[in-house]
Amino acid sequence: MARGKIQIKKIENSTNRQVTYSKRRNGLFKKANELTVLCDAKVSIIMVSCTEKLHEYISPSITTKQFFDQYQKASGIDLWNSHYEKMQEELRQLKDVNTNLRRQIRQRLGDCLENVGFEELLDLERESQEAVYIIRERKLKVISNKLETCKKKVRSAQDVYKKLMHEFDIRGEDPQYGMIEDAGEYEALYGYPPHIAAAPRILTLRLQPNHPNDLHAAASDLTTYALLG
Amino acid sequence: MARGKIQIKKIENSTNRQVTYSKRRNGLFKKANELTVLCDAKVSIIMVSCTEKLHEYISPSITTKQFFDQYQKASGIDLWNSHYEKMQEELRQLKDVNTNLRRQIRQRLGDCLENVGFEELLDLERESQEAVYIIRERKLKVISNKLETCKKKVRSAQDVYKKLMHEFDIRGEDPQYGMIEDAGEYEALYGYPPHIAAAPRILTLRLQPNHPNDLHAAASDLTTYALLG
DNA sequence: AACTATTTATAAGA
DNA sequence: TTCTTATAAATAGTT
Repeated sequence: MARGKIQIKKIENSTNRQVTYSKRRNGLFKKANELTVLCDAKVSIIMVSCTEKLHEYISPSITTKQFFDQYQKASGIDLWNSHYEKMQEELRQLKDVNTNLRRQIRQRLGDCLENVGFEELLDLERESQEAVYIIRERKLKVISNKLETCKKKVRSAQDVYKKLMHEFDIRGEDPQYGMIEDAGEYEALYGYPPHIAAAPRILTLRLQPNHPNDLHAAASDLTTYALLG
Repeated sequence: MARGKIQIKKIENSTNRQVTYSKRRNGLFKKANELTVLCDAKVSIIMVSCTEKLHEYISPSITTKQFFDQYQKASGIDLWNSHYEKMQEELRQLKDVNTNLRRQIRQRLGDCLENVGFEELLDLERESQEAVYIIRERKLKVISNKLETCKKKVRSAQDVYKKLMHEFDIRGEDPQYGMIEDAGEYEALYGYPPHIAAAPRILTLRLQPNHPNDLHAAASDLTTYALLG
């Protein structure tokens, strides 16, 4: 556009092309900036040279990302597809694995055995039977542990009871005084104030773990113990 | 730039601003296009006017989407984060579920029972035991089905054998002729040429399903049959 | 990178 | 919006 008109077609001389690219890029960015200021607009320019070098102009007060979000919103084109196709594939595979695992579990529960081969049936049976033995063993272990704990608690309770009775004998009067003094410890141990817990028959009958949530476990525990005993 | 120099600052008259926006936008796009052609470059321009209208220029031979992908690749900026954070969360959850399912399976195999509560242990034991019964039942069903199939095959083989013997008696000479005639049907049925299959003792001994893969199943099958018989 | 002749873009007006 | 046109700005080719 100076010193002679040029044809708008690819510049064959690569040095020349590179120079022109640089000059015109600056020109373009300058114009873009003027437009931004004059018209209060937002402009994003991204350029890739034939040597794959990337240059960009972006209006101040906006990020390229915001720009793309805005573009996407306005155009309705989902630009990110290529990017999350991989993730969707991964999701699909995970879901498959999931379905498979669920099926396995159902088979181990005796469901969905229609299409299971004979060999697999044999494996399933053997594994399940072995599992029953192992689980049973584990159960007995847990029971014996709980039993041990209970025994300890009983012994401890008996000790406290004896100690109290002893104190009671020594003071010989106003029993409430001594009991209130130890109330904190008592309640922490059994969840009952001492005038209830201290009665030995009630104490042993109501003996139970501290956690309310564990009520069932304790019940089963004792039930099983009763059966075993 | 003509009929008087202007200051590069926001044009306050909105009509004027709109006109300038339009004119300069065209100019910018024209320049961008020239650059594209002259320098064999790729250019993307996206503009948002102060009235939130969107305009874009994109070099021919490339889509905006491709452009963004390329931009992202070259800039190393992950523009899609906001978009796929949700997916990543979903992925994470699926993986968790997966881990859980695997743990369940291991527990049903008797592994990892250390942190299983007593109630759960009882459930596991009961379910596994029930599963064993169901699987065993299913196994017997499969066995009886296979048995039935075997019996049918034996009967069918015996029929063919009788028919052959009958034909053999009628012809009374050159037995090879008649047998070769029926070879195709024979091999299809038993996988052995008639001169082997036709010998009744060998036939019954070697009787087995057509699928080579089923050898094991058949073996177990027959073993079980022997045990049951 | 700087110069400059010339082309191109465009501000203001119609 | 488009056209016109005087003038500012951009830039091709040169140094």
